[in-house]
Amino acid sequence: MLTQERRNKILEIISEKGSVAVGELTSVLEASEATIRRDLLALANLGKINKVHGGATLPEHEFLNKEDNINVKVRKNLEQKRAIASYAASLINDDDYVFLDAGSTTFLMTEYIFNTKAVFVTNGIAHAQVLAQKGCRVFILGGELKDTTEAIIGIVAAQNLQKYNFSKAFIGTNGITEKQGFTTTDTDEAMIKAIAGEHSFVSYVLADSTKFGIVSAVSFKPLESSAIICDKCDSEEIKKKTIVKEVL
Amino acid sequence: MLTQERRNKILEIISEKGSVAVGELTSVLEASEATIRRDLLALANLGKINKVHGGATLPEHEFLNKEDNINVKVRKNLEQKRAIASYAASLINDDDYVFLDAGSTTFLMTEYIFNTKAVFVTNGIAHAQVLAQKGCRVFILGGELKDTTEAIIGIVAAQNLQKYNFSKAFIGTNGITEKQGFTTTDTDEAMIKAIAGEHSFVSYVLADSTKFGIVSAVSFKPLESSAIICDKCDSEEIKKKTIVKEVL
DNA sequence: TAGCAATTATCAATAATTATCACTGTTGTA
DNA sequence: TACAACAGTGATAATTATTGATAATTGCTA
Repeated sequence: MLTQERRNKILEIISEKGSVAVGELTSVLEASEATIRRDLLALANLGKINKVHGGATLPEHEFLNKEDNINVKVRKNLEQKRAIASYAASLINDDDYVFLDAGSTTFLMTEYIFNTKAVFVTNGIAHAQVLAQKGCRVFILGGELKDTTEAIIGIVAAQNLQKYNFSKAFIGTNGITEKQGFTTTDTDEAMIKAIAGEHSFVSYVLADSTKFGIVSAVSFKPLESSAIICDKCDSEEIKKKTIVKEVL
Repeated sequence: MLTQERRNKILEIISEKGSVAVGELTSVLEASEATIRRDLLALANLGKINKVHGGATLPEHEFLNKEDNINVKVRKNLEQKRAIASYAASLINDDDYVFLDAGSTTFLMTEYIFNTKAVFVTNGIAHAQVLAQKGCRVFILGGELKDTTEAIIGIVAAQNLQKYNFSKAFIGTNGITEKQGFTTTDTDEAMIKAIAGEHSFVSYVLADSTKFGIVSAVSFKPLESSAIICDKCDSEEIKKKTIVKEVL
């Protein structure tokens, strides 16, 4: 039997039964233990199986759950972000219809939201999960889940978003400058942020101080269209153009 | 029996019964007390169980995240579900536009889906995350995330679903009988399942053999409208009425 | 507190794994 | 053809992991 053939059979057997012992494979495939072991090693290195003492099992996908992913980003400038998130969360009232953007700072807001009757719409999966767990009414924006499994973006999401009208929108950003306004890395993301802003009575952009002076690829909003919630803002020009709330 | 296999069975037993005694496990799994104790210790260290004097219980997680939740359900009738899921996944071709229902058996399908060009729409968050991680194109159905943070259901989800037309839909069920057809516990869920079926060229209902003869609160589909993929089906009447694929 | 069951700690036996080495058959080259 | 280089295989011995049994300790219940 060809090596490849044998390895395919091993995969097949593991798929069907979920796990298999080395001894079982030697007798079914009529190969020596050494050969089977070598096969298992090769398959395990390719990530196709999970090698365990005595045999092999299906690989358990590490589901990175969303929070782990996000937590990495959250750690940067944590203190500032906490202050920003906490203040932003305090703006939410029971009668609000809130858009909550995907992203790490807005995610921190979910820690400061309790017992509210407000209704949330979000394109962040982690955001939705946490809020739902806290008993909030949460709607997830429909649309495409891109390779990063954190945010729902794209055309379909944009269309869905058009249907909503929010009283408040909380939006993240990558950069803020006087000229280019609010910018982000990706057109799909920008589209969502722009539409959310347009469809909200008030919109707040959350930004720690490192975001000022940075220009990312795509502008999604002119400066004057949103209030900014930040830890501190050194630019008098920006302060002249729009409302800036400094929380530190 | 593989160590891992034995530990999975322990988890299965605990999630079904809520707790278990050491002595019970030694006789069911035919292992010595020492081995069982070592297993319990290992599982407790992973936080999968709560070790108590005399045995073990379900851990009181404050938050079980989605995957844990689903994994508990997945463990029941695992072997049958695997066979069902594996067969169902094999039906997906590159040119398919697939609806994947939320639920534990359909979730297992994601383990058997590789390198496909098929496009998926799902109302299960975990399902979407895993498929996206595998590089599939995945759309999440927009709508309300109910207290269980696992599935997107409700009116908005139903409306969104209306827009799609699938080539294949894979749907879970709580019960199957000749008279009431396919039934589930909740009207919101039933609505999604019904619409998905109507908007798909072919629909498959996935059910392990324990579902036959069970009637849940809400019918979402007559028997003859779907093919059934199951481990085995003893009812000749059901087989007369619709296509039944027995995978074991 | 006594009595009993359950737990932990330890050790020997067993099973599985790894690391080598020798054998086979294939390929390319002189 | 003869030969070397090589990949794949099987066998063996040394190492390591897992297991079951036992004794010592701990925790429960009356």
